[in-house]
Amino acid sequence: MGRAGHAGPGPAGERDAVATTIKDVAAAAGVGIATVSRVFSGTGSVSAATRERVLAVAGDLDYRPSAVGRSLKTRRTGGLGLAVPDVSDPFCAEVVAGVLECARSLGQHVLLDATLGDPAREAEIADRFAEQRVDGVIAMPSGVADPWTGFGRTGVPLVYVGRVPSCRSWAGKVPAVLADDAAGIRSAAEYLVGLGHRRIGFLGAPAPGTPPDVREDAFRAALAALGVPVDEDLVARARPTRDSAYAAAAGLMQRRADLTAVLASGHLPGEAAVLVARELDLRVPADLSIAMVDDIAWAELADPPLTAVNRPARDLGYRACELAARGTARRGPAGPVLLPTELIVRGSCGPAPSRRDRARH
Amino acid sequence: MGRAGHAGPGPAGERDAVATTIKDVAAAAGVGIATVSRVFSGTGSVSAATRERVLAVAGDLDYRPSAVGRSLKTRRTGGLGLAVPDVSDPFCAEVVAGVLECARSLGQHVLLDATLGDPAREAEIADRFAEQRVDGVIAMPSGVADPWTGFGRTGVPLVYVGRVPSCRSWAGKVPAVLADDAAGIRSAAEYLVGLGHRRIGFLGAPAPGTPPDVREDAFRAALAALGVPVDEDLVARARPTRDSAYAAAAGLMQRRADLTAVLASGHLPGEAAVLVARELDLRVPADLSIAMVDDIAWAELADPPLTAVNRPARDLGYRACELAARGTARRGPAGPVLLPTELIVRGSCGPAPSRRDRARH
DNA sequence: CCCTTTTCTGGAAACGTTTCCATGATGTTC
DNA sequence: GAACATCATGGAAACGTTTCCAGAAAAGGG
Repeated sequence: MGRAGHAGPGPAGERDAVATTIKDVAAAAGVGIATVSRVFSGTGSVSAATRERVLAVAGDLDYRPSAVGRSLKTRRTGGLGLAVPDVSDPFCAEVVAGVLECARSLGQHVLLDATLGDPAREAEIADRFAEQRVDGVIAMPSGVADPWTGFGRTGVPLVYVGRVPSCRSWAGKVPAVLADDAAGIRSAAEYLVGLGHRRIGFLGAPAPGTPPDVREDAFRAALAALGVPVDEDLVARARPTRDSAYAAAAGLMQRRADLTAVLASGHLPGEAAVLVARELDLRVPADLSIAMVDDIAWAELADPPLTAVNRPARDLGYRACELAARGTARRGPAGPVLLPTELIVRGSCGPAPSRRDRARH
Repeated sequence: MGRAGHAGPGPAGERDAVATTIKDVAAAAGVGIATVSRVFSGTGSVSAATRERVLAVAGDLDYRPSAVGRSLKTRRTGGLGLAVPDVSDPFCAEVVAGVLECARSLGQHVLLDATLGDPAREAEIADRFAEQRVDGVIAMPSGVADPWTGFGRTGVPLVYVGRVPSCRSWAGKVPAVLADDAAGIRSAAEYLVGLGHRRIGFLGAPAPGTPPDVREDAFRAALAALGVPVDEDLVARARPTRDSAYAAAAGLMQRRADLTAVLASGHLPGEAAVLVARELDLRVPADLSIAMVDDIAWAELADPPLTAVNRPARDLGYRACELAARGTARRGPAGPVLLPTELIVRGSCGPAPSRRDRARH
């Protein structure tokens, strides 16, 4: 009541403004709605004079074609669903940025949601995307289970980015854009071994399912290839939270005071390693070398700056979006796209201290 | 042609699967579409038996109501538009996370896009949101101009978050959720002055429009209130990019070797200050104290850990989303919501070095 | 057992587009 | 100048929902 009764002196009629539709424009311009549609969708032919008039009228009426009406008819919404575990994680954020960039260049828009690593939430989000009839889905799966495959079946292109579900059922049936994590870990491991390190701690992801995680595998393989025995006691695992990472790092580094280097499989364990080293009064890199995966902003700000394996997060997002939007996704299995990583050497790794050096300190 | 001719042995009919509609369900369940609609929308009354049957059939057919059809009829899409300058900026990312959290709890979804500080892009995004008929818009405006106000006029709730356009035309007509930047800056300034600092550098934002920026004003006001003369030469400005921030910081700190503290108005200038101090071989905090606005992850990782003013980014996003979704936004002017900041004291600020100390070094 | 109320149900009309089709008006070609 | 191709245009039928309305069935009251 309040609103309706009060509509008097508003400057430009605006109260509960119902958006102007194609009919209004047609009426005002004295043409049929089909003509207005043709003007705005660019299809068909319209005489220059008519086009002018329609555009003018549309401008006056502040007409904007409704994507809802259009989508209903054309069966394309122009939207892409994007689900990542956590938008405030720098890696995820960069992936999102890449997707946005590509989506924009393709004229698509993006529905974003965060899974927070919760399978239930993941399923809800997938449901919502389906209901919204997105044209494609890009997902960074967080866990083992996989609520996403439904899309493939309904003909909506689905692309994994940055990670694939760890359940075996996946088997490359869904296209994916990944960083070459194995190569990244290998390069870091080789670098550390090259500096003389033999007792290298590894801070990895938990392995809830059967397969122990790509990076952990890669770490073992790299050491083995270099003839360095793998000490299982030096492999620690943590969930992707600050607390869990810190606990794992602290546990490992206190238990094994003899290790000379730590390789963190992500920026969270990397951060934890730095903090624990500081807590334990270890000088980096004199007492302990630290390297991590993910070359994020603070790597350069830490003191000393951290040696890191860069994953091309932005490109991952961009490429994934291309696949999802183009629908190229559906052509054959094709296997995952692997993007190269790069070892960025900074000051956090040094030669392995000899036993005497360590004892003296 | 290829596709149509080849549809033979697919396992479960899936080829170019047209989504099942309410009609299919109605037909298969032997009821009218109105009944199916009632079952799914929860409105009206349906006998238990019928509901069962409909749900069963819908399950078999993997039916999902189309949000497009629904939106057309109900004139609500359930979507919120969110535009931020850069998703990979930690502050923005946190705001986005807050919005997502709130949106989820309200059953809305989020269309995200990045403006990159480009007014043209901002306008395009606003256009797209309008076309998509979002139910509300949340914008972190980047510049002076303001492509957003159009929404207010069309009855779509619009809320600014984190920042308001610097053009004067704004005048509080649009609701906003902001951090109390002035108070934040003041607390940091008071803290530094309390430590004995008198020559404090300020790294701020550029002032392209008339008003010089809230934080810069607050800085001046705080110093004045404490009886410290403001030296205009100590106020440097930069655009919100790494390069610009670095240049500004380097310029200021080289030009004025006598300054004893730097207050950075954001994490980018903060980062720049840390790097320049390192470059110039200044010990923090012995030679130079550094404090910044934005308590982001690396503040704790820097060495020494950085004293920072925390802005409740996540809450900003959450509150803004509430306003935008609830439409509470439209009730009166109400002025911006100000959320409190907090000074997090860490190790990067110390007592001002006496002149002798500095000379000796 | 009839009348009234309540509960269920289906038909049909929107909602704002696109697009097929038919029609009339122009141009073009010999 | 007749036959024909081309262009410009409007009417109408989708697209997948919700929701009003009216009718049918069930329930309740005397």
